[in-house]
Amino acid sequence: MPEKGERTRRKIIHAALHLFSVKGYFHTSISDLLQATDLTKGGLYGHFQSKEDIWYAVYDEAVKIWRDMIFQGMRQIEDPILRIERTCDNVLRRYLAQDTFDGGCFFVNMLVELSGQSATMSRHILRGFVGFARLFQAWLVEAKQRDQLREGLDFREVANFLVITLNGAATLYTASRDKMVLQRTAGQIQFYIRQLTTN
Amino acid sequence: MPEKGERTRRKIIHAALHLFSVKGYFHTSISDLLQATDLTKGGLYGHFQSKEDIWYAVYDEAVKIWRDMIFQGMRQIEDPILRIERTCDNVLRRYLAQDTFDGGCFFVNMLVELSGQSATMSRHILRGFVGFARLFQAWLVEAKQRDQLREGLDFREVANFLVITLNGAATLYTASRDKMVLQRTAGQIQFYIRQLTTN
DNA sequence: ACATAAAATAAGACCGTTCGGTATTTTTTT
DNA sequence: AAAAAAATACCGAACGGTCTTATTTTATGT
Repeated sequence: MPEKGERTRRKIIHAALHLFSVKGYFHTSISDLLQATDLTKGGLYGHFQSKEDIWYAVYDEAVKIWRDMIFQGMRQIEDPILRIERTCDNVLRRYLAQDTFDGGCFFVNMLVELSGQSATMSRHILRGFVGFARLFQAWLVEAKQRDQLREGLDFREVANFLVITLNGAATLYTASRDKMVLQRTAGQIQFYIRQLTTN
Repeated sequence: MPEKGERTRRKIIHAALHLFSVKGYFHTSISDLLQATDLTKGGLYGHFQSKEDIWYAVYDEAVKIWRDMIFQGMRQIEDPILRIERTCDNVLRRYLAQDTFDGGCFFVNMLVELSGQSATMSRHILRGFVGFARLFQAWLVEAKQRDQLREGLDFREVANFLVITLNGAATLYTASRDKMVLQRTAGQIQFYIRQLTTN
């Protein structure tokens, strides 16, 4: 069983995750990767078949890290509305404000960059966002069953709106590096969510 | 007075505007531009000193087009809240839904792409967004003076939130090409704005 | 525990292509 | 004829990727 290989593979993925999120996918060259990993082309291409392959591995790793930051301790929260609030707060005040990936939100950055370039890759990211929205939607349904929400709400619309807002905040924070952007967004999201509830 | 020169200059700008917004700045090559304009390098570099110079000209043109779409007939609306609602609606249902630039929102796309690459260029775009937010803020102050808003609102926060939401919608629409994204966002923005008012 | 063969990993030279940009010459407007 | 615009050939550098060779880990037999 190889072990060294697994280590360098991880080293490549983490270096690429950092570079992709800071410089973008296309603007990160293979030689950037070589410099960051202290490898040569032979060493790198022994682990991955192509730059695109590296990206898919990086994406998976980014999702893992993101999930751990966002949903930490979420299971034990019974109130679904509180769960939504907490999750949004985690995205803004933890995942983004703590510069988990540098270069802002890996997913938003990649989505924009790849939208005009690779249909497959951007669809891959998009699926992730759709899944995130569906989670919010499920929580909203749960809240409705507990009579916590006002009448006439379109859950899908609300869930979509939350994801969109978080994405917008990520974009503006990345560009401005102004943490106030995140604070303000967190405040308004909370206000918005409160308007959805009955009390 | 040269005239032909002005015409080809405009041709270059419009071809570049289209290509930049669809393929991105870096992913649009000079030869892409040559192909789109039926020029050769000599012809093109006679009008602009560099690719970056083209970008600044394109940016100005994009702003003009955007402004015309967003603020059309806005002067004659007295109610500042209605003005805000209309503007957001114009961004979503006109500027974005009618695919003004193809490739989604030129400004958001550029902001994300250039954030990790060119500090000057991304600051340039950012200033535009800040100005947009300030306009909302001024309208909110106006609304407050007319006693249309509830107490305890942070206008800067609200203005920021609106801009962020529009940006997020642009991102997701560009990637998904699903017009429902715009519809839903428009619905929730309207809901949100209504919650800010007194009645 | 240790030598050794096999397998995994890395090195480094090389490929064709494309990149943004320049300099000079030719053509077309004024 | 003067000036503006466009064509053409060319530059060095960087791109992603391949291929062959060398080195280092790992598993195995004793």
